[in-house]
Amino acid sequence: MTYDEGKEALVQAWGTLGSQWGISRTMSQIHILLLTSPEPLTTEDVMEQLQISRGNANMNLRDLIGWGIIRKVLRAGERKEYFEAERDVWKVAMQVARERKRRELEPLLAVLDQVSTVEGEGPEIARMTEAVRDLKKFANNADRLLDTMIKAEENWFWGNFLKVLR
Amino acid sequence: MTYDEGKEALVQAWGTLGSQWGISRTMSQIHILLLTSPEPLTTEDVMEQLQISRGNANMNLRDLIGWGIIRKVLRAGERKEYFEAERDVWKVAMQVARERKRRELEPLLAVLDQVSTVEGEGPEIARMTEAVRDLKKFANNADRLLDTMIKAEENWFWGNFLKVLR
DNA sequence: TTAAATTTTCAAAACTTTTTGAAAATTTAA
DNA sequence: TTAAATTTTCAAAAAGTTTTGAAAATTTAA
Repeated sequence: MTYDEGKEALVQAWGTLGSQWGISRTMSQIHILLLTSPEPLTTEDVMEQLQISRGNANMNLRDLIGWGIIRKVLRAGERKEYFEAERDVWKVAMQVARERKRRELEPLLAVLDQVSTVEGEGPEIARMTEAVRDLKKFANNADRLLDTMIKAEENWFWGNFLKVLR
Repeated sequence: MTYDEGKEALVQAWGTLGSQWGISRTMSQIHILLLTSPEPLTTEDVMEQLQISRGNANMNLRDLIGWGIIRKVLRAGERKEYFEAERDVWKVAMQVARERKRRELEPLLAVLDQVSTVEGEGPEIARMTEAVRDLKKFANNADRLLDTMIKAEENWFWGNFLKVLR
């Protein structure tokens, strides 16, 4: 396999994986492009390498910054903005976990709290209440587990335990 | 909040959450409908409650069975098929993890192995090789961590540790 | 068998998401 | 200032995904 074939395969595979997890194909592809680039890239570079429009490149680069997994790099004497990816895969995973928790888990918990105020009798209500209680328990545990992992770097036990995994 | 409002809110919230994770809205909605139903439901019930077509209901029920998170229930003397959801939320999560691992992590690892055979010199190849090595390390760890959790029930340490989370 | 009940299939339609590209806005060098 | 370079916006178009609904296939009761 040549370098170009390898790069193409990575961009494809990462784009596919992303879209299966609700991240747009292009966003994932820009991410792996930056992750495997030895130098920061400009919007133009990204447009050219992925053959996408300026608007698309710009929008997805901004979104990636919003997720906190790439950053702008300013170069002295250069007008253009360069972008580079966070290289620590563990940090990227934790950053994504943190964002998804905030954007998804927290709204879900709010709905579950709302729904648990339903009152009344009968098997329908009993079953719904039970299901909501279980989902809340699970969501709260996931929430806490994520917090623990996110804070692992500041935490001796988990910090050392998780080092094994990195 | 009334029972009907609660049910509606749950169906909406679960559908939205699912679609953010690459699971179709309808599939998630059928899942929560079965999860909160005191009795198994037929295809007709699902069609009526979610106001969807027969084809749609049938296809998504089959997919949910494929994910291993709902099952057919046959009732003596009844011709129709009934469906019920797995009630243990932890089991559902592990089942989804197992399937996603098989469907996504394993293909990704295959691509990474392929790409790591790229040879040559220069900063591009060096960076790509490095990135691929890190991704492999991460994917393998995620793979093993999932295996550990999936097997938690057969494993004393994790079994006891994880009981706290359930 | 036959035929009624039920489930499955799949091409076309509806809907959703992503992308384009050109115009507007912003930034900075001179 | 002015104007060139660069980034951002956004309506329309393209692409992708999901849904419909009617026909075909399958199952089972009689």
